[in-house]
Amino acid sequence: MEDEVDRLVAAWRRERPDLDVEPLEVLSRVSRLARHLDRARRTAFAEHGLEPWEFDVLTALRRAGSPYQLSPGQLLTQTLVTSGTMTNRIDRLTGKGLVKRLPDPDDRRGVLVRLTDDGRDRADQALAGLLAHERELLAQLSSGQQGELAGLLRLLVAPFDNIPG
Amino acid sequence: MEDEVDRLVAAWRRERPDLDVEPLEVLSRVSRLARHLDRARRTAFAEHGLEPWEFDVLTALRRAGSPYQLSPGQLLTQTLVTSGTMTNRIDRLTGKGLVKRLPDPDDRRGVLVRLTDDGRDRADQALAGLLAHERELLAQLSSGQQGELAGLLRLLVAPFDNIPG
DNA sequence: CACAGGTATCTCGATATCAAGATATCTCCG
DNA sequence: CGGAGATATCTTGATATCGAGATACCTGTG
Repeated sequence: MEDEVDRLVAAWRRERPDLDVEPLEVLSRVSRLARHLDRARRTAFAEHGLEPWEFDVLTALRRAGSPYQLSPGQLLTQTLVTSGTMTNRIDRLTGKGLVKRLPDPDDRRGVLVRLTDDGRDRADQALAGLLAHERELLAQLSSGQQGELAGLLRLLVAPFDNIPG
Repeated sequence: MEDEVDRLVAAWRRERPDLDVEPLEVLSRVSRLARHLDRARRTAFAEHGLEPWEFDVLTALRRAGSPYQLSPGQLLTQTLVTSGTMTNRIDRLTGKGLVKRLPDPDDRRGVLVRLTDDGRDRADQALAGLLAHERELLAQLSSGQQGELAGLLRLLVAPFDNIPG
């Protein structure tokens, strides 16, 4: 089936036949799919009264394992936002009673953000809901295709995640 | 090479061994890669004095071919933003002299957004710059792998692009 | 032990985005 | 032809994000 990127690439080939627009076949699809996913996630989380950004922070803490705490800096690298944004997110989640800030006993500059019991429950519920939705989206692909896709994407993401950028 | 999603998935398997988190192997990579791409595009466009959102609008018009005009509604479906956002974008691009608004002769509710000569030149320059950057990112993959990746992504995006969402 | 440079977090101002609703116009059915 | 409902765009108010800079603290060197 054709998608919007097929139309986009065809248009460039017509308008700029001198250019090689092959990279767009991959990267424009990544960007557009991510945008669609954002929207889908927003509605999926609404069932649990969470925003996507709340989910990102809460689940990062949940994954850390008991006692469910990380520094703001560690949260930055996982969520790919700036420090100002993270401060703001922690403030709001604290206001909702889903996390709390504790002083870092080993570094007086530092802070530890810890999930509350309520925050942990919300994260667990929202994760289960998200996975159900995502499984539906991926029903287009066989299990083998999913593995292949994941492997190819890893090749592209790894440089960003490992060489600090 | 390992990436952040490998670590994320391993953490879930440790913390929630009862859940099947396989979907994250694909979809979390898509979201994270898109986020990295956004940042990379931001710096790539800065060389040409453009923001990513400006690029998105200008190139949509450029692709439309002479006389380089589309309705705001057509721009919405291509850029995946809301109507309020698009109104705002058109206002600002008009202020910079890169597009102008014309009344639609066939529909008095409607408007046509047309690229100025300056806007067309900026779009062409920025596109060339973007493609150069993107080719570097894709150097990780053989030509065959790129085609495979594009095909798998198309399967996931097509439902969004065709069934109105 | 002092100091220079690095690091962790927060503050602040500007701005882009969204959601919901308002307005004007079109379309089509009876 | 008239009116209901659909459509196109814009308006408004709230909010999340970013970038740059400020502050406090740590660390290694001499």
